[in-house]
Amino acid sequence: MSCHKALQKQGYRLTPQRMLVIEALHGADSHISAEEIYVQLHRRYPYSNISTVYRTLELLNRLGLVTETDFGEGRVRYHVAEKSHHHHLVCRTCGRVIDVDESVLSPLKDTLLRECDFAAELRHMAVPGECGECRRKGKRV
Amino acid sequence: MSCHKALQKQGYRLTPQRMLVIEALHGADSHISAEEIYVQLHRRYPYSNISTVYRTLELLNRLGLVTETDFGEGRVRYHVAEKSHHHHLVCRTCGRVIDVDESVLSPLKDTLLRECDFAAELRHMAVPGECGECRRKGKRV
DNA sequence: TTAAATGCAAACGCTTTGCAATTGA
DNA sequence: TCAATTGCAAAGCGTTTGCATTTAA
Repeated sequence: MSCHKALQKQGYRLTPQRMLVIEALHGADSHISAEEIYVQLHRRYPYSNISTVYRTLELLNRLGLVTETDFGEGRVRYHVAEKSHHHHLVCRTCGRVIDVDESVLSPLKDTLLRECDFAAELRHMAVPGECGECRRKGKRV
Repeated sequence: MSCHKALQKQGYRLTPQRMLVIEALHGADSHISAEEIYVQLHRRYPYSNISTVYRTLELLNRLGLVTETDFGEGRVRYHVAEKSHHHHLVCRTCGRVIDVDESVLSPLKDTLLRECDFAAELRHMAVPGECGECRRKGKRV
């Protein structure tokens, strides 16, 4: 189901601002920040405000339509939930981000549910560590 | 090796402020925030400053003596690295934190190293999700 | 003696909020 | 019509920074 329909169905208004935020999220080839969404929104709607972006993202996240991922940049990045749930290995030496399929974390998910009765929500996890290249270079400060 | 010795060994000065920050970290029964450390420091050293706490934590983290964990509270919490590396299941409905042993994540660590050539640093991961109790109550908004 | 570390105050960056004005349903 | 939503401006919050002063080694 599209974000638009999901919003309407639950009684939320479909404002132009919200539609443009959703459009920016869908158009992004990768995870996008609130600021980046605002730039796009502002281009088409000059009187719009970044607080609207934050309020919309908070709503979409609450409804499970977007996921938040913290890549350790001091800000959160957003991604539409219906897209694939890959994960990210973030090298803390060179900053490179390696994408891995959701399936890599599903054994963990199963273990946590079975052993801890905990339903982990592992969408777009950012896993810190060091990539092979940096490890071999021994660049680590 | 103690934090004190590690600092000295690498040529960093052992100031009273740093010693008190380290003491607060060791004395904490759980993960502690910069603010909480500062309160303790300030009690004993009224003219101390929170920027010193941040600078000390940044140093200790860089040297691998403490770990940072983000429990999704909008601030990072610190823990001395030499203590056990357990992980945390954070229920996003009731906020409860379930601690699990490091070993739960080691299969994942092995997989990432083998399949992705990536050395994950999984100390004090905070895994979001929902605990069994909340799931059964269906409290989810 | 002197580079490293601190205290202070101010700024920073992201995010949230109160409130009056606007608007989708 | 009218509650939901927005724009605006200001504040909130954790964190960082420039700089003069102090201090551990």
